[in-house]
This record gives sequence, C-alpha cells and structure tokens, in this order.
Amino acid sequence: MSSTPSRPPVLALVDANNFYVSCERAFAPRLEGQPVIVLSNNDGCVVARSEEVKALGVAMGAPARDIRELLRRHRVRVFSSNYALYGDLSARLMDVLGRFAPRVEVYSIDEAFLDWSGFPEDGLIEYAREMVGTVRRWLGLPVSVGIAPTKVLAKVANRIAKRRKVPGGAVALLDADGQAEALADLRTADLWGIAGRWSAKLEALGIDTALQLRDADPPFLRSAFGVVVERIVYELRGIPCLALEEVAPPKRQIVASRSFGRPVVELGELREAVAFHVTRAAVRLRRQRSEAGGLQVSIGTNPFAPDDPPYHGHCTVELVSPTADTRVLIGQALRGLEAIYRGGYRYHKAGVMLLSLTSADRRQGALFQPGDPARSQRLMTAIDRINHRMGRGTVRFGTEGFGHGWAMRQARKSPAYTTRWSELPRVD
DNA sequence: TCTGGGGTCCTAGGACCC
DNA sequence: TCTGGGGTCCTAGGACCC
Repeated sequence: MSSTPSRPPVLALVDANNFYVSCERAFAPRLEGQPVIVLSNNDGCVVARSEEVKALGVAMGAPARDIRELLRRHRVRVFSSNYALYGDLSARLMDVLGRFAPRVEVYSIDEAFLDWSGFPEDGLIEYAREMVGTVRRWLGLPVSVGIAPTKVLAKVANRIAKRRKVPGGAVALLDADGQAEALADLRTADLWGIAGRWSAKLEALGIDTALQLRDADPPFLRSAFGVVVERIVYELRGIPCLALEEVAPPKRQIVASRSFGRPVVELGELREAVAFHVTRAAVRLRRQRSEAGGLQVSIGTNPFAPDDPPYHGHCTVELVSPTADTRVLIGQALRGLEAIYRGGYRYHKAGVMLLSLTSADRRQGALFQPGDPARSQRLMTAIDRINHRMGRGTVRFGTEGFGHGWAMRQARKSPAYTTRWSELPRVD
C-alpha cells in the first residue's frame, strides 16, 4: 500500500468532429460551411455528415438512393470513402496527440484516450484548448475533448463538448456535481456501451437517464444484463473499470469482405473476389506477425433485393498447420468456396475471415508440413515489401484476376492527396 | 444503379475429463 | 427425498463499438 493517497486518474478523450467530412474539407477548404456527406464502400449509404447535413435531418446510415432528391435540392457535396486519405490523416492526428500526453490509447480511426493523470487540474481546459488549436493549425481538423476520471465519463464530456459547440471544444467532468448534472440530462441509449436493445430493457425497468443508471444496484444489473453493464455503472460513478490500453493486442480474427459493384453470377468471378480478399487479409495477418489456423469463406445474395432468391453460404476450413502464406490460404479458401457455391444466384457479397490466429514467432514446427516455411516466409516478405513501396497490387496472384468487373463503385472519390505522388494537391 | 466493413466481449450450453 | 461435483474447452449467438 502506498502511504500517499493516490489522486484519481484523469483521462482526455479526443474525437474528431465528422472525421471523414473533415478530412475532405482539409484539402478542399471551399467545402467549409457547405453541406457535405461521405458514403460507405460501394456508395451505398451515408457514413459521415457535416453539421449542415445533420440539420437537414439526414440519418447516419441512410441509403444513398433514398435521399438522392434531398441531396440535389440542397446541393450537398457527396464523396465516396477515401480510406487512403482518412487513414493517413488519422496517423498524423495520433502523432500530434502523442505530443500532449505521456500515454495514449488509439481507440479508433478518429479517437484517442490520453492519460492526463497528475496534470494540474485548473490548467486542464487551457491545455486542451492548446491541443485543439494545434491540431487545427497543423492538420486542418476540428477535434473535441472530454476530460474525466473514467472512459465512460470522458465519452459523456466529449459528447457535451461536441453538442454545445463549447469554445475550444473541451469540457471537463471532474467533480460530482458536474457529473450528476450531465448524467441527468442524458438518456441511457446515448451512453458508450448501451444501445437500442439494452436501453429499451433499462427503460422497462424504469431506468431512463444515465443518472438513474449510475445510482442503480450493480449486482442486480449484473444479473439482468451481465458484467458489461455493471462496469458502465461503476465507470459512471468515477470508478475506473476500463483501463487505458496503449498497445493494441493482436487481432484475434481478420475479416476482408466487400459487396460487389454489380450482381455476380459466375463462379469464376467469385474465385477472383475471394482470392482478392484472402490477399488483403493475409497482408494484415503478416503485418501483425500472425499465422492463421483456419479460415471461413462466405458468399451471399443481396438481402435488400426482394426479387432475388436469397442464399447465404459459408464454410469453415481448418488448416493442417498455421500459415501466413497467401498461396496456401487462397487454395484452401477456393476449396471452401466451391463447397458452398450454388449456380443461378445473383451474388452480392463475398468475404473471408482468418481464424485461430497465433503468433508466427513462436510457432510449432509441424512434422509433416508441405513446403519450406522459411522459403515461404521470404517470398511473402518480398511481395509485401514490393507492394508497400510500389503500390498495392504491383505483385499479385493470378487467381485474383485483372478485370475486377465486380469491384465496388466509388464514383465520387477524392484524390489520395497525401499518399500518392500523382494525386498531390495542386496550388495554382 | 440501388442499404459498408471490420472488429470486440460475454454468456450459455454441450462435450469431455477425472 | 435423495441419481456427484467440479473443471476446461469449444461454439454459437447476442450485444455492442466506430
């Protein structure tokens, strides 16, 4: 036991406002103040909205075709997702945030928790404003900051900062009174970790607000909902249950899947798509120095096409020994595909999931393994290096095909301003 | 033309073991 | 009246996140 009473932890949650939209604006300042949306892969539905678009009542996830007329009427600028751009700006954002805290957890593409424990409490808001200003100047991105003793409360503070458009974009919830006031104003569904199903169930129990949830009985909630909700209750009371995780643990599964730009009927095209997805997944697998012990292939028709007969097939394949060799993974995935393929359906999506991931560094040597693992590893490393340096797809497997007539639609993608020499922004 | 993609954690229940 | 009890591993399904 320490003899000095430890001060409560202080976390700052930094979250970019309308991140994808803000990335587009960072390189097209004319869009500032204009209504802007970004669409999902395949230009299917809305995944990011500027404030102007939110004011029009466009919902997150709205299908693009349902709001076409509205978008036209209000001259909304529409973009396909540009993950090369968003990923690169995200890395730069995290880099800048790292200058403002000794410990950082990168939580998502546009969010990070910063450890500000031990910082002078009366200077926190000023410090947050300085950080917000730096991000704005260096990257052109608007961010908001929520400061509190736990992650769940930091999320609440951040939400208030965003909604109230507080100057400097920072709100602190460090004392009991401020916390109670904020929680009384919040529905449970707006808490981090509580969504529709659970909030409806809570409401049926007479728990409508976050404050009521905070003051409810933890053992009862645990029996009714499980440990996840119980933890949220303690977090709301200022007792940390969710630790800051600086180093992301390796993924336990890796998924690569996509819907097609048009319906696909032929097995040949599905083979190309599956090989393409395996290749993408395998690159991520090797990047985290893992090997897969199994994989799952899935194909399916469009659930939103009422006239198409529905079919969904999936197949799990176990590998004799774990591998990160794309050739082996493609071979097994195609075996799985052939087992589930049924002719005559209009397929809409194909995907691959790598399973039973283990560390490549402490693999068990298999007694009867075909091929030479060291050779395989050298080949994969060489391919990854070339593709990293020369661009994705420079070296690829024939099975992936070349035409990719099934590839997703991205009719309105902005340039890869920061990651492709040929698409650098021009200053005329 | 026509509704994304990539993840995590927890729990319950069955199989199996001693 | 009374049919063992405790542990582990795996899987499927449900809930959530951005």
